[in-house]
Amino acid sequence: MTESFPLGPLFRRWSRRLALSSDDKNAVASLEWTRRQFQRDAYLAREGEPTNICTLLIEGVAYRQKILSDGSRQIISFHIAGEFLDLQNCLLEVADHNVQALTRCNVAAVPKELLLEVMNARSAVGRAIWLDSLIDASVFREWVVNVGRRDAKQRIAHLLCELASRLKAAGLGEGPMFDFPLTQEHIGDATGLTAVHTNRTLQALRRAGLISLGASKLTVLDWDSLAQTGDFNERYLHHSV
Amino acid sequence: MTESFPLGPLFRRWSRRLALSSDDKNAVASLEWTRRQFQRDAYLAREGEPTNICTLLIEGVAYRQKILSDGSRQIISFHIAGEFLDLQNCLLEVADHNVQALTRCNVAAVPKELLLEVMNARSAVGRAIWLDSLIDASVFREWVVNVGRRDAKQRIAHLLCELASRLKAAGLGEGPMFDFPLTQEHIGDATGLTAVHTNRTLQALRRAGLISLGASKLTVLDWDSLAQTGDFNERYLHHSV
DNA sequence: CGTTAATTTGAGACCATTCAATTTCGGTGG
DNA sequence: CCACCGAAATTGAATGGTCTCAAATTAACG
Repeated sequence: MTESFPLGPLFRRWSRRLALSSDDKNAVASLEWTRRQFQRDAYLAREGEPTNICTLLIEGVAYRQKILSDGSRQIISFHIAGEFLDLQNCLLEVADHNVQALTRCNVAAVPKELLLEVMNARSAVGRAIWLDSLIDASVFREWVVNVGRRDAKQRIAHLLCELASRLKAAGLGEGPMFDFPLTQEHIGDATGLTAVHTNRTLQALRRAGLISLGASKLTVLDWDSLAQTGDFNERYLHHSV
Repeated sequence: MTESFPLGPLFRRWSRRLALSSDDKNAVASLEWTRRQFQRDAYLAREGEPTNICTLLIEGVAYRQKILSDGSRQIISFHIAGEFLDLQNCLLEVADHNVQALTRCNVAAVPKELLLEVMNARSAVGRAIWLDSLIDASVFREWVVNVGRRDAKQRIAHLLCELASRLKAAGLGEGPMFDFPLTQEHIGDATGLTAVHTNRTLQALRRAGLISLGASKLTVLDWDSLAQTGDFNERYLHHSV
């Protein structure tokens, strides 16, 4: 299914927010996409490298991160099927962060010049792609707030709410239960905490009956309490426009 | 001067990164810009409000922030003359954060639809504006890293490096000395620290001979040491493409 | 020159880190 | 199917960076 029409998740996501004609979709679909596979933990892009292509995630989970001079890592965002991993490549010549596969990843890449051409030729596509990058930025802003002003329990609750909300919007997951391949170290690196403290905080969330997490499955047992704990308001995700 | 040609700083900034024809500039300059003044601390935009216009900062310093449910504030970015404050308004219907004047601000606003039209009609303008929003996002990413993985001294050193670097690129400041209207509370809210700890950390930076700060003036006394202290690498600012 | 904002100082409490060591889990080969 | 392995999760105790809450001092402004 994803093999026969790998752009499905992208078009479904776009159509939630704006209207695209079939000509628009065809223009995107007929680009020269190059398919590639990446193993778990593999780097899809590295900071400092020149940018040539834009990458769409077809299957799997990936994340963006920066490594500091002392070796510590900060994760900047997580991405699921149907999302671009590096739209900024279109206009920036050098990558300013790393992109890494969290699970095995299946991607489709296109030369950035070709994507720019389609954006130019079909303004609806141009808007869809700009919108994607604007929503990325909105999520970054919320993450600044999350790591800047929330304590450990709030940060993790907020992150779990975001991921659950996005997975649900993408049609993934069954009810309150989601595939959840992140390790506690990923969660810690995304929230600015250590893996140890992440572990203790997750236990507190479990004890409070808010979530069940394990075996690569996340279940949100009490959405309202989890959202309240994490001070979560999904406005910044701009699920509809 | 800014009164006679208020778009000067914008065009100078754009021309550092890409080439715009005079037709491109004229198209932007002949938009129906509405000039407004805001007093210190005034809100230019509020989270939750519908978006109608895009705002260009002509003079002064402004910042974006979010207020949490417990009343604490996280500053998300600072902006100087020649920068847009809310480009995301073009495609997002509801503001997801607040914009506030740090000093008295002089702005020029334009209906978002008109800006979108120019972007569509003149692809170079479209790219300049998309590029602006992509660099905004790059700065947000770096701020996630800053508040997520650096300690107090590093965070503040990094913030001061960023501001000094951007002010210098904009042609503001004389050598290592810059107008610096931020209070310690602003610095704390931008770095995820309390004003008290910001104060103590600034004293440490002064004692170490890295900066001189006071009377609304920042002087970077030892750029290399300050940059090293803050783990600062200006790549993410994308000063040239 | 008075009044408010901003900065500075002190001491105690707390949240998160550090550094190990241990246990559990998921996958692999015998 | 069980033994084994490395990765991930868990636990403990001590340390430390940052916060909290005041109060005092200094600077900015009309």
